[in-house]
Amino acid sequence: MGPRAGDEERPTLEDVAAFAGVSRSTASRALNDDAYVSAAAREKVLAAARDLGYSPNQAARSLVTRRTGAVAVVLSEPESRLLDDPYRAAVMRAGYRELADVGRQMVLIFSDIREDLSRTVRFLEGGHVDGALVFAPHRADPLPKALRLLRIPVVFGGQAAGIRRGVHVVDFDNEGGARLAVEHLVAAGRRRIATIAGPQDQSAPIDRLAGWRKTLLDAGLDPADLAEEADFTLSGGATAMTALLNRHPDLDAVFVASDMMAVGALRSLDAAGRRIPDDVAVVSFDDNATLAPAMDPPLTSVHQDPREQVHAMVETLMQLLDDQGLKPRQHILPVSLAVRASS
Amino acid sequence: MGPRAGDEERPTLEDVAAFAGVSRSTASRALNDDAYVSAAAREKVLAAARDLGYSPNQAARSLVTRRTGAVAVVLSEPESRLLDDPYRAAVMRAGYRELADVGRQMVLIFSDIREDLSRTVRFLEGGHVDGALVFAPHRADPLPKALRLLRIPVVFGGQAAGIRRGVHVVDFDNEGGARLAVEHLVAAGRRRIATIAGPQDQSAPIDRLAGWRKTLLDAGLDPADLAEEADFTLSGGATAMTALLNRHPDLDAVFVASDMMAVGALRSLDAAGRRIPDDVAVVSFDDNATLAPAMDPPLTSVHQDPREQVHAMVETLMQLLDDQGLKPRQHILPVSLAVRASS
DNA sequence: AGCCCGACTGGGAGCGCTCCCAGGTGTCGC
DNA sequence: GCGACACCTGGGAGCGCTCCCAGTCGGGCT
Repeated sequence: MGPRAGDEERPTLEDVAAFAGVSRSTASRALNDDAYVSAAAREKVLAAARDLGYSPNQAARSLVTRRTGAVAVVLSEPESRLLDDPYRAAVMRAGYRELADVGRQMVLIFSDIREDLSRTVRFLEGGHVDGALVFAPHRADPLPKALRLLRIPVVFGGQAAGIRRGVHVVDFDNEGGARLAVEHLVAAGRRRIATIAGPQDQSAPIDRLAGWRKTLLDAGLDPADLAEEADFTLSGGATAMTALLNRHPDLDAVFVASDMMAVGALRSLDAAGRRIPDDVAVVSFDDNATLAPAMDPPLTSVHQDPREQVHAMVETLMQLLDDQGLKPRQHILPVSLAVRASS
Repeated sequence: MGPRAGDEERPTLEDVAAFAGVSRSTASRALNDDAYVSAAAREKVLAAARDLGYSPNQAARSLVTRRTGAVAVVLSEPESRLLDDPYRAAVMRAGYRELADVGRQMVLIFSDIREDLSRTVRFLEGGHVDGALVFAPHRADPLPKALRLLRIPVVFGGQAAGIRRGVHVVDFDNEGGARLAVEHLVAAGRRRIATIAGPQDQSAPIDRLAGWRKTLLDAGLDPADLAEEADFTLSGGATAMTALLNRHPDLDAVFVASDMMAVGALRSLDAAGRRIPDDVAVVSFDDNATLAPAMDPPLTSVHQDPREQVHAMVETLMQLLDDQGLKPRQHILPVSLAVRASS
């Protein structure tokens, strides 16, 4: 094929060394600021690298170090959800930032359920990345089980489908958050406290529903028939709220398992002529920074910070990277209640 | 440091070859389904690879092939914008899909303006990726200029800040889209057609504003004082709409430069007691799949498909990858008007 | 019979880097 | 005065792969 035009001969470490008048080893040491390089040599090498426009070949480097400097962030969720899920968007941002802070590059992977997961596994196996942060909220998702066999460290964000031991997990206290929300409503004198639950094929919504139920029972209230399941979307929330109002026109509060669904619930309540919080108090979950405070009225919401979760996950992964023997643990992050005008 | 626990000795090609009883070369040929391998040998190698759980070391491979199989998607935008910009979310999805379709891995890079762009450049230089798709809508963004010097092929999505030649660009026909929108309003008999423009430090909104202005002039209408600039957010759109209504209570149509701003405009119009489309017709831009049809009334919007744009960008990049000599060109994608009840 | 050519195989070289080891200096302590 | 030891340097080996080249073999042609 012959030498291509535009192939501009990338300088190698050897070139830099020759230009600086030192050996390859010394050049390498200078660039990786190793000890045992004289100031003069370091200076010359750095200047040479700058002049030649040198940048190290990562493939060569990681071939010998067995480190790529990259970490995968795997989002396993059906197409539709990701596009308008602000929490996932925040996770991507946070992942990028937190990994950059520890000098790692994020490689985003979308792994839909209906898709072949073998490609994802093959990629993670292929030595492209040093480790993976995995978000796979669906219980039926085969991904987590497949990833257990991986030769790279994996940290899960949220419970890993069906697997309770032997994996590293950083999750929020979903049940505790629901408890906070409901206790807040009980303390405010509410007695008919309904809930709009999220999809019950995912761990987080299951735990939130359980927290709602237990707290009601603890307070001597009856949860029977006061729960409606929806799909985390705005319209799903609206539909569920309407159904609840039809069944229980006397309800005086609702705990909604996500901000987005709460927006829908607000619309239904509004359409039904209910005043918030006078007639019906609303508390939601997520406390999305752009959504919750912007509503009318602003939403009281259980606060969970994606950045905090990702930070803990990165921290765990970094530990794993230099100590394979680390014991798997479930790291449960506390949540708090951001009280606003809706309750 | 000694051999680590859990270091499980990844099998190499050599191991597979030995296991299969052939040479390294033959094993390599079988796995890369090269010609000139006997069916028997291929069979044995494939079986061996399966049994040993072999997966090729990408670093070693790309060291010699000088290909990584990865492509960067660079999003250069301030933090806040990305979180709730549905168009960007769609771009990420589309990027992942389109690249996967050509057997490439997407590496997402967020490159904020205020951040050091040197890290981004260093990464792209470092041989981590074979090429880059860059979205840098801000005219003042220094990134595009920095990327020109890169030794890897780059394709821009939307006009590249200040650079008009020597770069590959895939853009939508923003001015043409605005023209479509305004002509539609004119044809419907509207005469006081205002606009809510996007930030005028970006190419796309500039072109949309220009299209609005020119079309009005062509129709013999006066654009003076009928434009208001906003920041692409919902609340920005609402504020701008209110300002326009105050200045021109008699306006009978508005062309809004994005769906999100149109949602805000709808609220302001509603609050001001204007009926849509009876009193004021609304046409927006983007035709976001989840937003535009879901509004009340559903929004007439200029349709642009992120997937189409990304597809064209990937196509161009692939051509670039096996033919460096390809002439830079501006690829302008047509847009259409999705007419709905708001106009 | 000789020969050529296509099908297939194995070994060597080398991609660009890091790490190890052998060596060369200078400084200190006994 | 000479080992001990820090500081610094250069060369060799080798990471795991692909590619090139020199082979071997068998069948069809002259």
